[in-house]
Amino acid sequence: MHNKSNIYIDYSFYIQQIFAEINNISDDEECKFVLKEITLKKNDFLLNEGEYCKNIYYLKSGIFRNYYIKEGNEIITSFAFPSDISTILRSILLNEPSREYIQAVTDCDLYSIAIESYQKIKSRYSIIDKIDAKITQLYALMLEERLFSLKFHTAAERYQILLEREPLIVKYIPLTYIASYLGITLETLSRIRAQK
Amino acid sequence: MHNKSNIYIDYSFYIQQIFAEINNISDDEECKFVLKEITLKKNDFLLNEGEYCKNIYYLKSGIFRNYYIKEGNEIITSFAFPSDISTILRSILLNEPSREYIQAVTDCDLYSIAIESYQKIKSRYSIIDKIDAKITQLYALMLEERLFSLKFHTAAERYQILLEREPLIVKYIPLTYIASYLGITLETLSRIRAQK
DNA sequence: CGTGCACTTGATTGAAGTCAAGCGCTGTGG
DNA sequence: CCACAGCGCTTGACTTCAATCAAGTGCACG
Repeated sequence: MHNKSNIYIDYSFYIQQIFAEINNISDDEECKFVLKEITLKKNDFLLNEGEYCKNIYYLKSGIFRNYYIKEGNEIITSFAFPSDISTILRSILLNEPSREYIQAVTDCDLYSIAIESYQKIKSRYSIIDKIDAKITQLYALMLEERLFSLKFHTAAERYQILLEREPLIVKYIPLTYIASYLGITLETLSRIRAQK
Repeated sequence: MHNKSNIYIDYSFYIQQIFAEINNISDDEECKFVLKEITLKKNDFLLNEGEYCKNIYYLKSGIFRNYYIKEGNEIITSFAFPSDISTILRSILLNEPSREYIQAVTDCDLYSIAIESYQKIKSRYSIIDKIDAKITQLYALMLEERLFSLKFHTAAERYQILLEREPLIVKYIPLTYIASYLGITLETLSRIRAQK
């Protein structure tokens, strides 16, 4: 039905390497500030529209969603699942306020990586810099794959891919959210599900 | 009508830095193999579907397009304009054959950066590695912006953005290509243009 | 001069959106 | 304990807008 795609990338291998390196060099003061473990309740916000994104989030368990509001409607741009990374690149790289919200769809456990400290650490320890460069490459790959998929696959196919990625977890996402993510209406998605 | 967006990023600043660094260290044998200047005639191919992408292309003048074929139809995924970078990340990072063609839409002047040599150079000169990391970040940002734009803007708005980016150059692109890029039919694009 | 290509315009079709109602839970209060 | 309000999802009828099909125009080039 559809090509194998890299719309979803498991970053855990590289993230764990970075965490391990940070632990190794724990005599560096800055390391205390880099990593924070966070738990969120369903519907809690990680970031509001208009805020400056100061962190990269690495999701251990749960789901969050990115969305913006246009003409009063919530439009979901992406979900994050366990072992995904979520952040607002535009806000971080251009130092601009976010256009999007990041919100917990279910209860979540995650790591928050503070950009400012992280950047200091990276500049001091080139091994971390190297791993980080690899993660950025994979992140770019994932984005390119999503762009490709958006053109290549129909909404029905992309629903199928989503189901295959996280068959169990998707059950916890309201249909409205999934429809918004796919760019179709609730009703159309319901009809897609019906015919099978 | 639409938010300022970073769908198109000018990489020339960083690319020139990298070229300058490469010139500085020209005693390194590898440098000879990294950069190649290429000129293409309209409709020449830089990469065919099924080939392994071994280069990153930096466009000096002209336009090229990325497209794939689905059910006999050419579907354009992106254009590259002067100062753009074009490559097939998936092919490079995962060492897979390309699903896409890269083809010159007009006569083009470009630099071809040979990945293999480039990677060696990067590992030897950390300054180049640093600039490259920055380029990768910007590349990821650009992709994220395109994804956002695809949801946020209508086809008509995205046509407008394309026109604003390259008002002169877009004239050389057949309407069929632009329609394919926007994900609409030739006829619909013609009607969009008519009403104004 | 005529053939082909790029684009436009018009008429018809079809798929997804909209509007509206209904079903089956769950949870709360009389 | 039942009643019913609310939510998440489904289903149906109707509408809308882009795709499709089909001509037609203008221009470029041999």
